Amino acid sequence: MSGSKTGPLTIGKVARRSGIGIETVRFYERQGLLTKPDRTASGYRQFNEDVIARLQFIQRAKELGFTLNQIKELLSLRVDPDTSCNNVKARAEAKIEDIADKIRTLQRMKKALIRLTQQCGKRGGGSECPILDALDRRRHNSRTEGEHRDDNCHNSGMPKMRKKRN
Amino acid sequence: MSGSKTGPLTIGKVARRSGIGIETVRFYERQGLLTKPDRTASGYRQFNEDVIARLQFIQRAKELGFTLNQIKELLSLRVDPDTSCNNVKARAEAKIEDIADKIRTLQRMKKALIRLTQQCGKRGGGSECPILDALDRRRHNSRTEGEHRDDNCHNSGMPKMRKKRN
DNA sequence: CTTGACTCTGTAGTATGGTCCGGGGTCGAT
DNA sequence: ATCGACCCCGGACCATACTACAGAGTCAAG
Repeated sequence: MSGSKTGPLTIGKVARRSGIGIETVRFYERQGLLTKPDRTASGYRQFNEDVIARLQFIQRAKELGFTLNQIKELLSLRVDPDTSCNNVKARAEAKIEDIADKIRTLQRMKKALIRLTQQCGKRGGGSECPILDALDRRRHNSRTEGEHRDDNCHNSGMPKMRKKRN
Repeated sequence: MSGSKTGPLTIGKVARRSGIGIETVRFYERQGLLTKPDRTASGYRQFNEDVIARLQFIQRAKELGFTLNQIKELLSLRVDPDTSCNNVKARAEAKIEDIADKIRTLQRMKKALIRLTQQCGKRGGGSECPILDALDRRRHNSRTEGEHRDDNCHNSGMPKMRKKRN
């Protein structure tokens, strides 16, 4: 250790070291993404070192499409006396599935882009919009027309609907 | 083939089949994410089938943290007469890097969560916030205190700054 | 003890990405 | 012809995630 003369972590230092604006740090605190820091007698915030990793995590997670609320949940996933193991485990497993899904889609997108750069060398005229292939990987949906799992079917007990035009 | 009686794709059908609101489809059109559809004599939009894949791609990409503008770029990555191969290739490669980076971070997050579910069985009291480990993978930054690549150093030719307190 | 960098709170404004009318025209079954 | 489902457009409104003041107090070097 021997933290040099780092001194207490004021909000300004936290902001500079994490690369996030002061206002934003305060904002995250208000939103409950940061645990309320201690205060000096005069009201200045005193953060612990770990808030910096937390802020960086938040940044990264945002780039990955998580909302602040989802990030809050991710950050609250921990095993502690107040939370049952099974509870945490279930929530974590749901997140893992989410994430695995994102990874799969990203990998397909990446593959599609790589294919694009490769076909680049040879004759022009590949797919019209190659990246869309990223989501195809077989159109086994079948449900391409007729009934799309909603209204207009089996209207039971309704006054007298005239029939949807579509 | 033999498109059944699907009829021309009105905005309502597009919306239902892609699971996106009508207003949102119009919004994406305004934002230039969809090519302007043909119109009937009376002004009704007539979409082609492929707009549905496009809309689903947009949805998915949004969940992955891409902004509408980034998505527009992704959709415009194609090899055609108007765009030089090298141009496309360079842009695509940049995207590939972005994506690879996202994948790496997601994989670390996933790993951290898996570790969490595992340590769940055994003794309580693991890391305080396990998911943060997802970003650590060694703190080789060194730059943990002192000078953070900005102001206050080497003030050359300035009137007489009194020195930043921090 | 002055001064300037820094902090506080609270409120307002911005950008992005939709979402919701209202007023009006269109289409097709009855 | 009429009625209800659909469509059009323009503009207002909303949630999320910041970002920017304003006004006032704090801290420490000079």
